[in-house]
Amino acid sequence: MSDKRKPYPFDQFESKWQSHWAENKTFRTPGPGEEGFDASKPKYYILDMFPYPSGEGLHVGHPEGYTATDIVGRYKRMNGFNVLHPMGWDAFGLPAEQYAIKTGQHPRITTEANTNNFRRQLQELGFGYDWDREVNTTDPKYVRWTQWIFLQLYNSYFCDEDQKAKPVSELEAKGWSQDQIDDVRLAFIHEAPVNWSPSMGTVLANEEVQEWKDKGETVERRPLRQWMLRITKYAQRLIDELEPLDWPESIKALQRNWIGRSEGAEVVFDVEGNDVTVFTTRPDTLFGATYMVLAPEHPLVAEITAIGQKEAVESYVAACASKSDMERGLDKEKTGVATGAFAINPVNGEKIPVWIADYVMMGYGSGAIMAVPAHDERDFEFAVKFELPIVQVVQPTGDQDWQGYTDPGTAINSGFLDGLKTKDAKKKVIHWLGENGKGEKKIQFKLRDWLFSRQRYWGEPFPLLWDKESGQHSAVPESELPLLQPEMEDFKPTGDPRGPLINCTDWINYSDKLQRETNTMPQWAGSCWYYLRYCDPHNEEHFLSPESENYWGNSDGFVDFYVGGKEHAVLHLLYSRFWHKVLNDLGHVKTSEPFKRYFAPGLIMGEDGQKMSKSLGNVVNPDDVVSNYGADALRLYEMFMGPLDQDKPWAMKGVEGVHRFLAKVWRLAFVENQESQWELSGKIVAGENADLAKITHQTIKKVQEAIETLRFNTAISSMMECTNAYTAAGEIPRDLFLTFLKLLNPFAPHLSEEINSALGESELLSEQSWPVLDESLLVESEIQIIVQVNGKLRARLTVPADISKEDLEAQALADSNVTTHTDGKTVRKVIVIPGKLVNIVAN
RNA sequence: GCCGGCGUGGCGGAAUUGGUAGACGCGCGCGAUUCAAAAUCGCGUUUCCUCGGAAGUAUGGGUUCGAUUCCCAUCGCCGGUACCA
Repeated sequence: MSDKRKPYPFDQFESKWQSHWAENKTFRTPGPGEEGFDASKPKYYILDMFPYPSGEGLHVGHPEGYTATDIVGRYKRMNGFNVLHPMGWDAFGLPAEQYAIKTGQHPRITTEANTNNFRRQLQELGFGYDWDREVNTTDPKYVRWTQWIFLQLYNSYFCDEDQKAKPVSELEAKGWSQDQIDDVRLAFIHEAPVNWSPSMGTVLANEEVQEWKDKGETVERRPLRQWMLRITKYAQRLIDELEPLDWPESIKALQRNWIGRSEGAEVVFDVEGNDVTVFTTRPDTLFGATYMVLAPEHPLVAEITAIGQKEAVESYVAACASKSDMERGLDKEKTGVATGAFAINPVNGEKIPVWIADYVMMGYGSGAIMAVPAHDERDFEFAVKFELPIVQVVQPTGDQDWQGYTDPGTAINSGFLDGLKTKDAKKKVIHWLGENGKGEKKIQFKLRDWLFSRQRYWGEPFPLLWDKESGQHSAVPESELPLLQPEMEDFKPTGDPRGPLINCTDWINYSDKLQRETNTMPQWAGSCWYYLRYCDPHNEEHFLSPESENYWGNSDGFVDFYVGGKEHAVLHLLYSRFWHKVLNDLGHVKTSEPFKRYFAPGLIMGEDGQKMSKSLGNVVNPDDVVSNYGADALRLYEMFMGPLDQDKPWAMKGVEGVHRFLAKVWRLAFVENQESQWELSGKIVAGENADLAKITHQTIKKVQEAIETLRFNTAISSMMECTNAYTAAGEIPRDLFLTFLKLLNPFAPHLSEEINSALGESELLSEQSWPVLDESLLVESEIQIIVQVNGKLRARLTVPADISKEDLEAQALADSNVTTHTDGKTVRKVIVIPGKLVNIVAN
């Protein structure tokens, strides 16, 4: 658009209102103990996922969810709620560190510049945040409490009987040794093959691997000693407690899938004098186990391998070790080697060969399986290739081939299980295994413990110390928090898995005997609990005061409404739930779930229908849209594009459309004079207009229903209809127009406040209460009735609203448009739906 | 493969206890205004047609007086996950 005249002068008032809101702290929300706090008001905590303040600035995807929450927040405020709607910065992160390495600037400097830019952009969109509650994960005052929460985890263990975390001090009191306690802490050190990224010089959590690979980073498996969090202890609760939450079913499914619960049994096989446990979901097929497979990394492999197979086994193990996970996954062709050892099947005493093969993963179950080739696809494929016996033990229900049949059926060739349905056979064999000490029922999860340490500079250091002599670890005293990373010139990845801090000898050496842990926490640490800090952001005594916790939380999920991208379905959302449960178990919060209701906005695609990316050149910059069309137009367009949860392409023509609508509203109140000045139009008058009153109240109804159900696109279309009616009317009663401005206010706050104030109203719209719907205005005296013959529309009747069924039927049958289609036919049936239609069945 | 979601005009999309399919916006066409243009306002815009109608919500069936809506099957697209035993 050229910079000549604008259809309405948004550039002359948008920043004015933004300053007004900021200076008057219009959206300040006092909490318990603060001046102006009104405990009698119901609270509503509505939360956006806080952004990572990247150097690129805001993406048009950000204002999508942010506008939605802003609308709901402003609406709730106008409905008398004490609305907590904060914003902050997830500011630790690799890009800042990488940028710092490249430019030599400290990440704190770039992070500050980026957050300033983001804050400016958000303020220019007119969001009603309480900026007094802004948090920043890199702020030492915040880091202090992130580290404090980590120590809560470090100092806790999971009590299996009570299914909750408890302080390890209870174990100390029972006389447990330091080593025993270290084995059960929720934060523990563990040596295992982890995801190491040579290109980034750090390890990654399972959940993050794909994301970074997509960005072109390399990731490989490498055994390292790392800090882990024992999230697996919460697997069952993370599934169960998901159920009652008001989240999209698809996101719940994603989490359930990731946690991956399977019911089955553990069965113990004797392998050359060793007990080898396998996990199976089909214990009913135990009689059909014709061989066993161990993962190549299984600890028993070397010990049981027969002398003659030693060479073959060793070279196979070596080949697997050199393969990355990716190569292993790509290679679908089954490979494996016999160990020469045999296992004894506990149910029938049969000797079956033991193989190793890379289709069995060390990381799942026990890293060993019983192979039932007749009823498992993978085992079947393997058995065919290596000519191993295939024994049928399940009779299919239909006439399918039993080979490779994996569905439930009836047990055969299975001794004491013969004739039992799969379900009953499972129960019976599990019972038998229990009685004979050969196994038991077992629930297995795919979820792994959370790899929590990173080899980075720009993250929270672990507040932990190592004893140089004993190798024992211990916590830094709470009084020494926050523990900040030392100032360093060079924090390039060294390839040393201890991370860049290892080079800072002064910092590492805590005392003669003790030295600091040099790893740092992942970015997720800060985002795991930020929603709690918003409730009490300046507290120096507690991470969250009990009074604030008590006021802002709910009993069934802390935050009332959480909005943010579904890319965090198995990352942030899972981690937060885990931390929240630990804090709950330890008595720091009263809820066991952080987010009562959650909603994920859809992706905004480029104008070409593809995902926005620099390389495609289809990125839309919110700043450009704001300068060309205004903040209100951007807000309104993003809400008008379509259903909030749907992916949808950007269309600049659509922005122009809503911009025209806003200009239309503007021109109801203003008219442009000869000198191109906007002056009051005189169309807003004292008086009444029944038709406009009706459509205004219809609009109240539609808009409030639409906000409650997040259908903002239909809210906007109904306001457009109302505006069209106003435009056609010429003169508009002032009361109605002011009411309309209140409806528009959450969507287009600048324009609505400007008009409201220009009309001489002194009170801000956003501080007024929501209009009250007068249902009586919606009652129609005459209504239109549809008349169908055999389901086809034939006539429309205008009748009194209170017409009787009989009269309506008679009038419909007599209508000439109807009789043309009923003449010569017999009327078989007449369906009358009062107020809607009449359907005549005739043939 | 498995899990989840989605298929409606030229385009974004409306329409839910099953009851006028296509609201609203974009685009396009016509008209008003204008010296002219932009902007603005008004009218029209699913398709076909013999202008009376006929067909139509991915495809095929079913339930119903009546289906975009409910049920079954098929096809297509998107997201997640993947040798998880």
